[in-house]
Amino acid sequence: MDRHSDRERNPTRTREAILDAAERLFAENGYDATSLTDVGTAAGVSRGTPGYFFGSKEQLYREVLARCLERVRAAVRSGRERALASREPPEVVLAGAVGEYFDFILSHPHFVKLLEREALDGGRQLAHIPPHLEAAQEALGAIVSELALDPADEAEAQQLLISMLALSWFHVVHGPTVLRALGVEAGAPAFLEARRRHVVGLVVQGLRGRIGARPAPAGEAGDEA
Amino acid sequence: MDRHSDRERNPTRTREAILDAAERLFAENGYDATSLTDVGTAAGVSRGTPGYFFGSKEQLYREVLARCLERVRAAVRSGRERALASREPPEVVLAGAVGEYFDFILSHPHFVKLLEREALDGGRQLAHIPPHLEAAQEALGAIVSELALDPADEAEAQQLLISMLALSWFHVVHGPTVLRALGVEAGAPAFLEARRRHVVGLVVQGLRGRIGARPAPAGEAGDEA
DNA sequence: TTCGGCTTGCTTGTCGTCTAGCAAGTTATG
DNA sequence: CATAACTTGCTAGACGACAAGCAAGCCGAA
Repeated sequence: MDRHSDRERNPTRTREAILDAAERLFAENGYDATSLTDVGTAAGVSRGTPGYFFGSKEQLYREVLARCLERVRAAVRSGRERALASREPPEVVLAGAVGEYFDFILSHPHFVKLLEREALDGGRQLAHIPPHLEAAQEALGAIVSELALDPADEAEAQQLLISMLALSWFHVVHGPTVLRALGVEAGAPAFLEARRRHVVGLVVQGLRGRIGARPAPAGEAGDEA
Repeated sequence: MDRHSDRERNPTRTREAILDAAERLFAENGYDATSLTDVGTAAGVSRGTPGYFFGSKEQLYREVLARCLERVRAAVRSGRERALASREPPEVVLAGAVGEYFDFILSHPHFVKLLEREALDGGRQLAHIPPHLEAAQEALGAIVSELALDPADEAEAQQLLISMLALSWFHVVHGPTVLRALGVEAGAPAFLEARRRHVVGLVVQGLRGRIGARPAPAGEAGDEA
């Protein structure tokens, strides 16, 4: 198999390489600023190959987006199952979930940037990927209803979920602008650790006393896991 | 003088019209997706005029950005002065500031989107607008140090400031993606009001008990600058 | 040889920039 | 005043630099 290792033909491998390259370039430089020639070069194929495999630039972009969302959906689902199995009180579950989400976002900057660009473009392509969109809605909605034991609190739980996303995303996107203006190095481990603690603390504090986390066990969960 | 009112030549008026049109188009569609022809059309001039006034597309973009930042700087500065004059305790000042900032962001979506796009582009153009960048840093840094009466709390106050920005921005940007996926209409007054309350509450709760709203050093001055 | 992965040449269209030029003042000079 | 010389706001044509997509062809494996 390795006799023609560099010239061997492997369509699935090529496809993946193109998707990987496109994901990186679309995320880092945006749709317009990325040419199919760039994608081909970055993937180690000729400039025509992306078009050959995906038909059009737009279709390639859609598949990149779909693959990204599929991964997120899987991560959310598995995280939710882990949380359900843990049988901890809501506050502890929330602290763990927020921390995990924070880390996930941090380690998937491409996803954040792609979605950010999509949002700025009015979510036009995202709207054409219905299954994943609804999957996200379902998964996230489930978390919401899980934390909001009293249905009356559902709106507030939704607010908390949005806040969790906002707090976990911001520093990934705004390193070069806001954080830089504040004199913060967005990638510095010390900052990220402090930010993680801060975000988890804020969200947990937001749950406490706001959502009817039934007084139940007077046990006080000091810090997150 | 008003006999040729519509055909009158007015360079400053034209300049402003071009800047207004460019701000809207750059914010809504992005740099690459906006042609100078688009800008000219939207401003009611020919496609050559933007180039005539601003030399290049990049320079036009920079001036749009600079004008935006200048406005924000002015708003932050006036808000800070109002807060200082109010002589309220830090918690009340913070609640007012967060609410005001929330409203400001909501009523200036162009600013948010421009900065968001800048961030995704690595802040390349923003870095070339030094005075405003440093002005923002100075103004924001001042707020931080105002709330962090004990210097040891400065890092935590900075985190809180970042959170305030994150919480106030997110729903402006992610209406078409995240909020839509959650079934929320991002522009609905009911949602925005709830979000405002939630954000202000979260940040104030974050200040409370976290930053040394110091038990006042001996002399209970109540509230001093 | 055949078939599918992959490349290369070409077409068509768009964008930014440059530049010549027109028209509506403005200033200098009689 | 008047009129010629000059400036300035603004337009429109031309050009070069790519981009995306298509189609014809090359080449490696079955």
